[in-house]
Amino acid sequence: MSNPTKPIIAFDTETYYDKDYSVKTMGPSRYCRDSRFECYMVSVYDGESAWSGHPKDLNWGALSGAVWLSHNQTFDQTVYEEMVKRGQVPAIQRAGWKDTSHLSAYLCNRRSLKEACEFLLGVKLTKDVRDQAKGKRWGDFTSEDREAMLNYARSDAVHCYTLWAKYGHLWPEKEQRLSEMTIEQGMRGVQIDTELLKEYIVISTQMLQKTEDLLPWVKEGRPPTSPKAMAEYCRAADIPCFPIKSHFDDGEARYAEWEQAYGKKHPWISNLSSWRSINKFLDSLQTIAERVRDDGILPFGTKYAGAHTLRWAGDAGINFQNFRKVPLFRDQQGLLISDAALLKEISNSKSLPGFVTASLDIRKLLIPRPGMRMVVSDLSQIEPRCLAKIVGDDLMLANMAAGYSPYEAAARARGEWTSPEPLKSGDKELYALKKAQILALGYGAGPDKFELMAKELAGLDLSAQDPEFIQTISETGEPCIGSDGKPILISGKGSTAKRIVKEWRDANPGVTSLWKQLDAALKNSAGGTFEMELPSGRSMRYGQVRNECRMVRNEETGALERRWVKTADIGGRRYKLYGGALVENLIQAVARDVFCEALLRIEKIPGVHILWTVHDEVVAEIENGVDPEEIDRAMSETPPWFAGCPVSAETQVVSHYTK
DNA sequence: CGGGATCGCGCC
DNA sequence: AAAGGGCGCGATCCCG
Repeated sequence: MSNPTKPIIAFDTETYYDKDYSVKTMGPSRYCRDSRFECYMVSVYDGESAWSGHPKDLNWGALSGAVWLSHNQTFDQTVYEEMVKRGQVPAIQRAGWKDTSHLSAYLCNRRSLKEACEFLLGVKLTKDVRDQAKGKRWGDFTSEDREAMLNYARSDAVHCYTLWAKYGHLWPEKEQRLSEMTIEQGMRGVQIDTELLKEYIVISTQMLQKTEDLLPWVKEGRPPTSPKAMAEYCRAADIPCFPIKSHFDDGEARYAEWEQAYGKKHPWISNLSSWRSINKFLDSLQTIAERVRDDGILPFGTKYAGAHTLRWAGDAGINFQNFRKVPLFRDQQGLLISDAALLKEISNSKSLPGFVTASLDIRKLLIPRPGMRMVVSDLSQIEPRCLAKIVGDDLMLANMAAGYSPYEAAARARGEWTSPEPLKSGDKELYALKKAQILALGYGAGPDKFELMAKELAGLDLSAQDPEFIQTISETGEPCIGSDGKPILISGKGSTAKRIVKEWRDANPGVTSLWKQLDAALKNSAGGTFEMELPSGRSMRYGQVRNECRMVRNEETGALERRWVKTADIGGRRYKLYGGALVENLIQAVARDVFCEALLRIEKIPGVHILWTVHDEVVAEIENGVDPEEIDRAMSETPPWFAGCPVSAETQVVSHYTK
């Protein structure tokens, strides 16, 4: 906990909102700058007495020098600063400001005050009073409404305070700092190239319109992506209905196949996907345009501990963690280029080919402030490095410590590559194979999934079957021997992937035994909580573990079968879990903790301002005279609690966000 | 009219 | 027995 001698005060605000004017759609900054903005109530609680009322009536001096607490600090701080700016309330010195929604997210993966209070305090809250305030200004409240609202606001402040009083000591100082940094980053914002933004909006609006004109059902007044309309058009054209991507592991491939087969004759098929991509793109642009301030700064938010691994997540309308990497390219007809061969040609050529009439790169909009430089630095293959350390794969670790990437380290550890030449240039195919294995197989993927991931991650086509594998299925030509002592014969479709998966599992007993170990430990936790302690010292918890019997349809026979599965509660929702998934959670969480240590170091470098983060990537702007190498060094350091895990980073100075 | 569920599209 | 996982948001449909 921060200095206990300092007074602690919970601080909550209530503001006007309605259907068209809300924080949810506008984000706190834009919401508070609006002419409709009105904060008609604040509530405070200092552990002894609670007060609520109009901000003009609060004894603000009493809050001076205290540590303030809010549940969703960014909102309350933005409201408070807006009132100061408007001269409605005085500027008060504080000893700190803590966000109890972050505390709760850290402790139990619950963010809202309602869920936090229910889980941590055993108190059921109702937001009825708040919901009734929709569309009402202070003058519109009846005296009864006002009384209810005052009570409601006081109780929120009390709950916020109680969360801190009971649980604040369980939130490590470092995590509190990370929470604070997250809020600072979002409120400080990023510079936007507003001229380019305008240009992009014009072009993508035209592209969307042109694309929409080619969706025949839109003329009939149907929505552009109406699944019902699409199905009707398939039926009328006498072609099979489109496959639903999420219904199959290879749904993406099935859809591509369907589009390939019928897209030529029915142009609306590819225009539909184009419409979705352009629409999403344009929506991001419009959100940026609505929220950017007159000085060209865009405030934004990211969620501290947004995932149960405690990784950050996107927040509030514009997600800084999923800006598309490949630009949208426009063709001579003014439509989106979606043909795979053309896209490949574009990416392979140094300058834009003549058939491209516009290139829209959303990342180009995010630029450093005047006089600053932007730096992008990311941890190199952090998850496989963490996995090797966790399972104690000393050979891998030694090779990585010698400077090899995990992909090359794995090849060298098995003696598959011994030349002094780098694997990446020396044997492209082996490099791709090792990359696919490292990225895909650590968390339990089977052959079918591996075949898909190998294609996606390393461009490997494993669909061809090699009759050799029937007889000689190991690298040495020896048949692999199963647990029953008999050779394992592999043949038929998917034989290549099957062989590779098996070989990898045989060569990585540390990983497979960790799957089994965690799977067994989870099973043994049935009826209680399963907990994994992480090297950094924190724990991941899975509540109310159960072994459940579920009826599952057999893919091949179509018959319903009983399957025992293990499930547990994460943040109030039930998930199916198994060894591979737990290892994945574990490694993702460990990698996040490694990244956090780097962030805390970077943040201390004078003249460096972290802008935002994307899981293993930090985007910062640096003042004149700062050496970007300092950021690279801060990123490449192994945390003291993870000695022996070689950490490496890649850092570049850029004129706009890119990767 | 709003919430829930589902699907698609982005990212690591 | 086998099984990669983690996010957010817009569009649509359905239901109360």
